[in-house]
Amino acid sequence: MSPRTSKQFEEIRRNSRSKILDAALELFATQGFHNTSISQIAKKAGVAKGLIYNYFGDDNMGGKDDLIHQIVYEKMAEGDDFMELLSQQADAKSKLKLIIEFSFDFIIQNPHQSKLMVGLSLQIDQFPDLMELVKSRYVNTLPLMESLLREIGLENPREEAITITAMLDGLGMQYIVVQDAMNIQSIKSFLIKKYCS
Amino acid sequence: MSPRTSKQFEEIRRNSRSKILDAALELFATQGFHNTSISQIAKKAGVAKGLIYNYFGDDNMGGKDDLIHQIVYEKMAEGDDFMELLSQQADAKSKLKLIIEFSFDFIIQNPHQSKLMVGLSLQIDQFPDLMELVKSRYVNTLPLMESLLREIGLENPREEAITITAMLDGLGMQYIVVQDAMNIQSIKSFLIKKYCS
Amino acid sequence: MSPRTSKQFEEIRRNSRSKILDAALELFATQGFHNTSISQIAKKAGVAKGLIYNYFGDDNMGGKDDLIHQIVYEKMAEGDDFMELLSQQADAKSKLKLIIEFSFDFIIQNPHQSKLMVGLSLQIDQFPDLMELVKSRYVNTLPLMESLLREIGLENPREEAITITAMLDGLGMQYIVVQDAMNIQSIKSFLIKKYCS
Amino acid sequence: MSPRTSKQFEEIRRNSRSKILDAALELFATQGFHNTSISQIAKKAGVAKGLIYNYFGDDNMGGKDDLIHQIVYEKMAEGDDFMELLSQQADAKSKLKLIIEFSFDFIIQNPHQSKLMVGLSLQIDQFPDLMELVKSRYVNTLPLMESLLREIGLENPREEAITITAMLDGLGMQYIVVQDAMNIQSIKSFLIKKYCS
DNA sequence: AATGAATGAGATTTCATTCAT
DNA sequence: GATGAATGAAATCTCATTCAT
Repeated sequence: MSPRTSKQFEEIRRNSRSKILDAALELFATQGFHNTSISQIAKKAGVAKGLIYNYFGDDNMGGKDDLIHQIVYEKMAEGDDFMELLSQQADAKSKLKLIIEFSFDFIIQNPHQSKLMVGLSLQIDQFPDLMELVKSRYVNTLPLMESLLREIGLENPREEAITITAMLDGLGMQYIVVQDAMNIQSIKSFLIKKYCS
Repeated sequence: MSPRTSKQFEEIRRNSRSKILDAALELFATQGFHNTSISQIAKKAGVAKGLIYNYFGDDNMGGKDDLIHQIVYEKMAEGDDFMELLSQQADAKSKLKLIIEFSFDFIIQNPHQSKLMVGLSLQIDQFPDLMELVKSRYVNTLPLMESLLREIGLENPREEAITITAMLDGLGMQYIVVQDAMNIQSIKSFLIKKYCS
Repeated sequence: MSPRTSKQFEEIRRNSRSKILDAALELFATQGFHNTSISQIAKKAGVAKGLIYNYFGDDNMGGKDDLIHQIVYEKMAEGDDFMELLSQQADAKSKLKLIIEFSFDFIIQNPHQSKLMVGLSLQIDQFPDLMELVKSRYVNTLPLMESLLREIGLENPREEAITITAMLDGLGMQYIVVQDAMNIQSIKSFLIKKYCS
Repeated sequence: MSPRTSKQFEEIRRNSRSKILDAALELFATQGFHNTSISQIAKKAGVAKGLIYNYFGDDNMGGKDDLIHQIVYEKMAEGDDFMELLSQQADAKSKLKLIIEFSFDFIIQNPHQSKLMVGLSLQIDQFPDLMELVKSRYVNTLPLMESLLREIGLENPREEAITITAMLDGLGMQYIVVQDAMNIQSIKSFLIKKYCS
């Protein structure tokens, strides 16, 4: 019975933390942040309520608030990989194709996370820290899209960029809401054909 | 003196009920349903907490649940006027123009209501009665849009209908979220020129 | 359209007051005092809530408390008629017979009032004014019963008086509780035969 | 340190639950169910209000309703021991003696519980689950009493059974109400002498 | 690191009572 | 004499958070 090594402890910690984050993400997304209790998260994660406060919450922020922040920052970081990938594409059409594909695939593969982000966007006043993240995403994406469309040769690149971006958002939202009622793959193909060929 | 006439009482009731509904709509929209308390609503409406339970809530439904239902059903009914107006338009392009204009104008003039509806759509499982309303709106709008686009002569009317609908939704959402950051009128003009001329 | 005479007003008052008292008696008896709301009473009486406060309640006592007091004092007074009648009986056996009959008949004819009195007796600490009434009834009845039984020639008139009184109370309570499950008339006959012949 | 063992938790739970039940029993009995607040119970039990909802109340039943049910079912079960004891008595007179003694002793030793049961009996419509319990007690006791009295040789065992049962109930009620005003021990002796010798 | 009993602030809800008409 | 909308204190109940082990 030797004491656990610090590596083992680290492993245990990562595991518990991850279980809690996953449970919270799903519940926040499906039920809403304010309608999800710590008890529910603990139950779904299979841990005791108290443990959540071992991992989340500090002097400035309660456990629940910290949870949603950690979820957002952790998950948002994944977006960076995409930017990396995007910069490797040679021409505008390939880049646009990648953006469209990524928009669809991300939502299909991460429905909870997508739903949560949309939900949070709507109530952004209550999570001021998140405001910056969301606005910056909007502000960064738009010029990129605009320059791609200009390269491709569209007539009103500024307005087209706005509407295409909105369309992708709108499709995502519809998928989130009615999901089973739409054939998302066929729409994806349609858009790629329309804009990237 | 003699008691008030029933007409007087009715007037008083309509007035109070309306104050409460308006306050609730704004708070639900800006703060979210589960994050808004009856106390807050009462304070904003300028009435006592208890009065809200004179008007909302019954055996099956708490005061808050009843409030959101009444808001949705009451406000949704207003959509019917639009359908009436739409049927009076002569040709497909006029109809499409009206749809686009209405989409924009409604959101601009009723930002709270729009925001609330989007928020509710995202958590539709918790308000099963509302599910029907939202899905029916989606299911009804799409075929109409498709037939208009076919009349106009677009090549893939089905897919175009889906994407245009999504685009309008997406623009609405962006307006709701970043509002001041976009010139919505110029987008509106752009879309009308693009699709209706 | 001459103004109403004071006699007419008096009549109207008596009528409204009576409707309220009757409704309150029934509801207090069946649901309990603390579990009955003024709204329920008003509804059952067919009057507006506010009217109850025209008739009941003063500086010392809220409307609800006054209601129960008035009910008790008003209804208790009816017992006096019985005492009058009792004093007219010639011999002990006739008197005893009358007591037994009255015990049964009163409960059968006034189940609500009986139920209410038993219920109040159990929580007498909360209605101190009523304590006196109940205790005095108990204290007065017992010696009377004892002297009757002594006259008749029973061996332990004191103990028999207590047990017979208790028996009548107990039968009343059983009738109140299980009502349909007992043949009260046959018990009544049995007791009269046993003690008065 | 390491968390408590489940045995320790169980012990803690039993203890807290018991404190709450005892406090509630006493308050319900002395003040009435609807006139006793959760706050009062918590204060008397020496626990926080919220804790009561850890132990009582579920989806179908509020905390207070669950409390009264648990009290009744838990305390009623104690009656079974008596039935066991009764079956061990050899002859009818011994059994009858035991019943009479138990009736008195139970009330003397458990005045709160007795009072509560009588009070609940009177408002049985509001606690439908308890109806069965009370009726079954009445229905079971009567035939037993009847057969004992027949064995002893009384002439109208059916009617005597009803009246004796009622008498015991009535005495119990009188003891509950006026308590100090009666010498209950002497009545008990009187009855045993009268019926069991 | 982990447990879950306990707390208490704050939410929802009820209802006796008041008051303008 | 009568009405019922309005109030607010107090009840019921929820849940984020703490803490002893």
